[in-house]
Amino acid sequence: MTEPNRVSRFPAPDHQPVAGGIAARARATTTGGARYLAGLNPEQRDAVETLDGPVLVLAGAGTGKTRVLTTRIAHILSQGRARPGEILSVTFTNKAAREMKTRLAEMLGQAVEGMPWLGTFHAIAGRILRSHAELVQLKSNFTVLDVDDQIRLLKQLLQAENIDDKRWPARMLAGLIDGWKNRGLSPSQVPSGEAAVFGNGKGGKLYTSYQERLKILNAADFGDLLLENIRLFRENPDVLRQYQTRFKFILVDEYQDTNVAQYLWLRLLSQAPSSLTPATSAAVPSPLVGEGGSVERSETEPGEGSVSADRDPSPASLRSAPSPTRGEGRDISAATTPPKNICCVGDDDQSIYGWRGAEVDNILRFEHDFPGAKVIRLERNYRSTGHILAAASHLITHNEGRLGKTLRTEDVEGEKVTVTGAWDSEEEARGIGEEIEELQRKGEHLNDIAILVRASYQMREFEDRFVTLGLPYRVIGGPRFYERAEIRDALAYLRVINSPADDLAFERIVNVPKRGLGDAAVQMLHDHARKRRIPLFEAARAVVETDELKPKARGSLRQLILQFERWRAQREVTPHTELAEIVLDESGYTEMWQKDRSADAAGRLDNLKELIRSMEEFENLHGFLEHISLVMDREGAADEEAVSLMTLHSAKGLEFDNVFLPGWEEGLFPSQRTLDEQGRAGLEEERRLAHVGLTRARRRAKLYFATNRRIHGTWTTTIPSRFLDELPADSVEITESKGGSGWGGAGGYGPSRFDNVESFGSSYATPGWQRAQARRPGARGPSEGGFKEEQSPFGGRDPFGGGGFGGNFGRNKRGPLTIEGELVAKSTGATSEFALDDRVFHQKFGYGRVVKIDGNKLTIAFDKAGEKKVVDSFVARA
DNA sequence: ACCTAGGAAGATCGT
DNA sequence: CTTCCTAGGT
Repeated sequence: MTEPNRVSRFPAPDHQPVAGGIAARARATTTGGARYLAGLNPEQRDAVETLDGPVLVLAGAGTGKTRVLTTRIAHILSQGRARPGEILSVTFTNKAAREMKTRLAEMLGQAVEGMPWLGTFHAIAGRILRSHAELVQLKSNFTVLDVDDQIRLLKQLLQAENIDDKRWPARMLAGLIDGWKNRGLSPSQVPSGEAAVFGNGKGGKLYTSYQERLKILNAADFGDLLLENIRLFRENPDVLRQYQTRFKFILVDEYQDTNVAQYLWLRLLSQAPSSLTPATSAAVPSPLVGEGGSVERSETEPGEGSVSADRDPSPASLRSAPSPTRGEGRDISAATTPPKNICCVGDDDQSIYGWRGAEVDNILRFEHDFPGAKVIRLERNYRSTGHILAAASHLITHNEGRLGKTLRTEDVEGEKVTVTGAWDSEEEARGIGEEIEELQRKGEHLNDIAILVRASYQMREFEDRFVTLGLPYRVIGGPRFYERAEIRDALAYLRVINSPADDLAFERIVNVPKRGLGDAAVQMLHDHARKRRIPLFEAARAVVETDELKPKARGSLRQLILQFERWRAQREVTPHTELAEIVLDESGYTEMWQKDRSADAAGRLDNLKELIRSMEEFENLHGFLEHISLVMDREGAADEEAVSLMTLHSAKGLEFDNVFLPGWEEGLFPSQRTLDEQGRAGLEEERRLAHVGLTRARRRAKLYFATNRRIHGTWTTTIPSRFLDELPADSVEITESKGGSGWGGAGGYGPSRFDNVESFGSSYATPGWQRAQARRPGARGPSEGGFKEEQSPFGGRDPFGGGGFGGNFGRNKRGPLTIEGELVAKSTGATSEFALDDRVFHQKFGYGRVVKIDGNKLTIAFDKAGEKKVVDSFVARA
């Protein structure tokens, strides 16, 4: 977020004594008055300067939230109120954490290595957990499992329990367990009614055994990072006190997104450190569950100013309606010890993580949880022009249960928000592609353009389109680098080296590459391991000494064990990047892909190289593994000009001059699933998501909806999102799609703007449509590429772009047609003049090699740009 | 033990 | 249209 009123950077004076760390530098920059405070508006300044006691900053979109946070840190440091290591500053995403670090660096004139406790909830909780791992039955090198590992593990448990994983999918159980963990519930605290809903009452038992398994595997999942941290603090008051003492100031970003576990964690840390009386500390590990089976927070506070209240065994209702009497009884500020300086920043209108357990309630109840809190509202928006802000504000007023803020701007009205209808998702992509090119012609930078989608599968269509256009784009948070098979394999090797008990990793690679250790062999290792309660690796070590395995299998298993032992030894003396190379090499993993003749093998090898390159930034193997398990994102070259493509969720906190918002259709946005599962609350969350989307835009917001969209591979007719109707008419303009003809010449939109969409459905009775229906099952033409020319009703030109992927269906029912650009017309048809392995050149992507041919669409492995799909007419033989 | 074909089932959002 | 899983063949 870069508000126009942002402070200019002020580098540290050259001649300052460097003796101090950041604090010294920060102080040095404030000669006389605090210069960093200039340019803040009164509310922002208040939020920065109110250092003592709890503060809640309600910061609407674009009101300078991040700026307040970073300036506040600078202020704390420059006032000498705390050293960098005494400030705990938590965010939700790594992106946000990075952003804060960068901004702080700008402000203080240096890199901020000295802020060790600035990071995501999970990273920081994980870090604390690691330094006291033994206290929660883990070792400090424990593995953080990702969702895939989690599910595989649960599958094993389901099998062991003889539960049909068709009826009771592991995915579902994973969801339940996650939910419990988000609410801070350990297995014994899960309300029995809830635990029973899975697997004929075995849910609770499975949760228990899952946790046991995790301990044996020396592993923790995401939820554990917080949950186990909480347990650590509860069971070890001395450890807790250590952190309470350390953190003089706590700052929390996006407070509206905290879940119960995070809330509890913050709550524990924000107690003033104290001479906890033995009695109080004894009361700490109280259960979280009240009789009603609901989460009970009040019992968990060992705050000392309120000893009597805390001991009160009745499940007090901190939860629902704030009860003033209880609240005052627990009033921390009444204690002799001053309350902790905690500052939470958030916006209830941007709470979009309810599905992940976030409790908007946390922010709504802040004043109650932290009595005496000062609440500051930031309502001046420095980002968007008038119409955009009006649209966003008006939309969000349809929600109930808000704290209520009114964003205002002093900016010009600017352009109206546009709403454009497209026939189908392909046309939508085409229309947006054209608009982008037009913006580009007007001199807009691609970096200032973003497309924000509701679900990631919407991205593909845009990618295809942009590749065809040769328009550079960047997917943010897209197909995850670390989720690729080859990367996960490589990581599995490293994990086994790092943590020998990591069975999941061991199992993953024990027969990759093929070593003749198939299901039978693995099964027997499992039996062995289970019987003796030892990790698979240990079991393997024992088994090779016996003759239970066939000689061949036994030999290769022994070989593998020896290799791992050697690698572990080498770890001490070899740099970790080098070690990784050695491992991939000696294990035969690299070779496996080298021998592979399939198209993507080369790309995979590149990815492996990329992986090793990315390891360089880390001090050691352990640090690297820690990073990837939490970060999971790849920091690409961000300097190049490119359109950004991402989900609405990952767009939170970002801003762009031009924002495209496709897919505003019922069912997709708001998402049907959310509506089904969460009802009205879900709808409100979707609406907040829409609000977030609109408020990302500085100058242009362009909404799109398509009348037809492919869901699960079949075309479905959709109706425009209700959110479109909730926009203020004065700030919105309806435009024609530039990507095609609009819909069958159905001229303007009626007064109610979208009503005629439904009537449009009547065209489905037309003969053309029925023909299309009839043809659908086997709609493929005689030759692979799709329709032969004479079959096409469009005289051989394909107005739908792209030689026949996607929309065979649909092309028959279109009304009058506008043939779009030469781009499409150039597509020659079914056969390509290129052959596999041809060396080619592309205007945008440079040199490359053809790895796959599909009609006139080629998949090319470019030397620089990686693997892309392009239409053959855009490349030439090199 | 490994490979392949074929069928069935399934899909937000992300630390 | 995908991915995942199973069954059957080698």
